[in-house]
Amino acid sequence: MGRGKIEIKKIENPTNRQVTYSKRRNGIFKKAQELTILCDAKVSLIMISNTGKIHEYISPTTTTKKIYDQYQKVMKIDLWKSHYEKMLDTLEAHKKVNNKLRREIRQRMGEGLNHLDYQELCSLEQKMEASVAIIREQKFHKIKTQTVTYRKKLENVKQKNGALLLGFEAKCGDPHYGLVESEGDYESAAAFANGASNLYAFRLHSSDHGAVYGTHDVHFS
Amino acid sequence: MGRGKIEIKKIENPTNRQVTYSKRRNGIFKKAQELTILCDAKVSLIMISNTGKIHEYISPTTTTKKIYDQYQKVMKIDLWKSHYEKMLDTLEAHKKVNNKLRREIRQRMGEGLNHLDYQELCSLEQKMEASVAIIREQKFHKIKTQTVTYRKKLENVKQKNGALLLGFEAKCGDPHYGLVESEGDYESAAAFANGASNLYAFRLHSSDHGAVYGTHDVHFS
DNA sequence: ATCTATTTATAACC
DNA sequence: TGGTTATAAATAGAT
Repeated sequence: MGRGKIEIKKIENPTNRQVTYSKRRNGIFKKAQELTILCDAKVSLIMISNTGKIHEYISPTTTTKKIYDQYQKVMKIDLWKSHYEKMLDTLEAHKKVNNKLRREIRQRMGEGLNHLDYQELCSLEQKMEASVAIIREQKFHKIKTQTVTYRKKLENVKQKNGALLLGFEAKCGDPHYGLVESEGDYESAAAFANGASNLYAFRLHSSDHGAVYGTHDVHFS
Repeated sequence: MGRGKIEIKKIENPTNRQVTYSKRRNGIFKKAQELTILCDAKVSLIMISNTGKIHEYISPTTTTKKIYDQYQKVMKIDLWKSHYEKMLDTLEAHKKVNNKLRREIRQRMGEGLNHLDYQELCSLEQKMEASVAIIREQKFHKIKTQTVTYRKKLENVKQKNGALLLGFEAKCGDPHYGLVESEGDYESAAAFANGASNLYAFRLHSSDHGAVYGTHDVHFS
């Protein structure tokens, strides 16, 4: 509908394509708005140009989120299926592993042993004994190293004490002795995760109809 | 553009409104499809009539989900949050619990004990000893009951043997003796979880352009 | 759903 | 982008 008929195929001239996009986009916006009013309908219209700009129309009586929630209610299955079901599977797998681990722990705590036979109980007891042995060893190791550490510290302090006493006696009357304490380190960390918002949005409310054209001229990659 | 000019305001006659909705809706679909092809754009168009019917157009090179993902990236709103992120949260929670359980098990097996202090090791050892005690008790209980069971079985078999010998001697020559074994029970369980899908969706692919009109005539409350 | 007089959108141009 | 205009397309009202 213009000076000449055009074939419906991609416009190769970029300037021309951009002009046509802009004009037709406005045409569709207008029609969407008219439909909203004439037929009391709700419309969500999102357009992304080949340069990545987003333009949207949303009927003034609703919001994009509302429309989408309604849409989801009906379409959910189709939209989410792959993602959703994968996630459900993962979730289920985790739950199973979780329960398995719980069962193992309970067994190792002495619960839920009824359905284990004699052999299994023997095996479990052995494993547990081995574990206890390791823990006991760790415990002894700990107490030993701790004792050694304390003894060393004690000797160290004793030595220092002696040295201080000697020094004190030698330098008695001299005011220039002192203790220098090392100062703590201060670190200042400032993290700025600053992405300049690339969103410039404006809305035009037509005064007589209350319809809304929302235009978001934003490039994104 | 018709036999007469119309004012852009709600059409009060319901039949008329429905007809206009249908005609104009197709008009917008066509324009959306043309825009997609002519300008290499991506369009998501969702319309909900005042009777609650959903109709949508989506450019064939994309999906409604993709469009809305891009949309929300730019708008920074949470169209999916309710569904998706809740699920992610659940998943994360499960993973955490999972790891916690794993850690506990490893400790009870004698691994990853390095960061436990002496007190904690003592406590762990005690708990383990208690558990081992329970397991050992269970083991003894099992072996005891097992022994008793075997002894009883043995006595039972001996008795039967004796009885059979007696009967055999008494009825020697009579061919009508025999053993009757009890038959096992068979159970058959069939579970059908059958929910009729209330979604009827169809898609019309226009042969010459590859564009798609997706129409989902579904009522929802 | 189909027809058609008329309105509306827009292609080509500036 | 914004405006003009000849023409194609959409559609209101009727069937």
